[in-house]
Amino acid sequence: MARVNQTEIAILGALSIEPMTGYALREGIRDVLGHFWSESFGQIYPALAELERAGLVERAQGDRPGASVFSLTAAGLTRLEARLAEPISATPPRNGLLLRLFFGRHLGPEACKSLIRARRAEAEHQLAELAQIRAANARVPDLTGDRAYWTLTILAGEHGAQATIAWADAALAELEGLSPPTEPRKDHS
Amino acid sequence: MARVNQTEIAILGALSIEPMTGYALREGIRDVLGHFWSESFGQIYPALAELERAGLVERAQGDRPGASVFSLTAAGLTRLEARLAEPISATPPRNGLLLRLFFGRHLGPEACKSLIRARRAEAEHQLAELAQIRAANARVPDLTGDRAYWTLTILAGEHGAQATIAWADAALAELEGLSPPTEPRKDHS
DNA sequence: CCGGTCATGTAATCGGTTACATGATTCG
DNA sequence: CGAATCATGTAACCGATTACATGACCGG
Repeated sequence: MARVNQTEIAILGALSIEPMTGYALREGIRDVLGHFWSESFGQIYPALAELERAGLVERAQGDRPGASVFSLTAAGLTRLEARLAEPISATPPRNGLLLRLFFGRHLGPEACKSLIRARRAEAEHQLAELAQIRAANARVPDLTGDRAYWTLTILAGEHGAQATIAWADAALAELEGLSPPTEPRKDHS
Repeated sequence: MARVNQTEIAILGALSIEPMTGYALREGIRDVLGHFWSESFGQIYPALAELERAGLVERAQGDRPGASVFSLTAAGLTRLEARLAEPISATPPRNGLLLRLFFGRHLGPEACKSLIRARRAEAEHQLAELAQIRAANARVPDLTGDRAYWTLTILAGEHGAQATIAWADAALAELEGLSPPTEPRKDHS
């Protein structure tokens, strides 16, 4: 897996858009970067504490008692630029659906088809969500000059989801030929 | 991340095709499942030892001294079928390229374009590799009835790679408009 | 004989999730 | 007032990678 701490990039990047609390950071990452990134609280809070110690972010009192609003320091911005320029560490692939389909003979064609249909529905749902994100992206004023870059990630999600749908249809067609499972399941007359 | 040990599924599945050593297991997973799965030695050997203890695989003397050939037991096959039927645990998304592009304003359009071009070239290379795999899949006799299922995973890889290429072209076009970086880099004339 | 491949395994480490503990605030 | 939301953090655990240690065998 990624040798480098990419959580840092996500946090510094998010704070480069606007200062926020750890909680809001997680919400934002889930809602905005959700289709290509994720972070859990268990990562965010320790990471924020460490970034603060390193002087890359600053903690300010928030509205509510106990709430801290974090913002990027000048050093933090420099660090973000450096981290973004690092080579991308590719995550080793781990696709649970394809693993099951590869050994699909032991599942039978019908079970495989329903896995594929579920994946197709998921992609359809993703597409609908991306349309929402796309609309939101077009709506807000582009104060920071980020919009074009955000569009790239939306495009990626859309292309991926469309490819998944096309694949699912081709895969279902491919399985049409296989009526009787190689190993008939639960058919001990 | 996946709560369940999916390494077990990969190992049991591979051994359901033919018995082999831990080393061959890793080679096979890299070469055959490479475009959607990966395992390292540090996972495989401990996992094999545990599967042996649980009576799901059997160890036999291999050709060379010190080499063990593992094969699936009846209990192992039953376990494989059960594991395959489990719900798929989705891996939380973590796409390093999209993360960088989302914060691409800090990188500038040119750096982003070259990241995208690199990804495009990678997808093109993947497509070539998949053609090899597809040819190999068509060549070997389909003794076990696995071929149709294997085709599904190849199809998935091809659709994904093609989508990546199409996205890359759209993304490059999208970035064409942005000539001057929002933050001009190294241009302190 | 030497380097590459086949082969097995362990130790250190890490990135990340989950669950838990805690408490203030807001809203119906 | 009670439930949902906002908010911060810690501890346990685990899946996984990397690096290391070891050694036999094969081909040139």
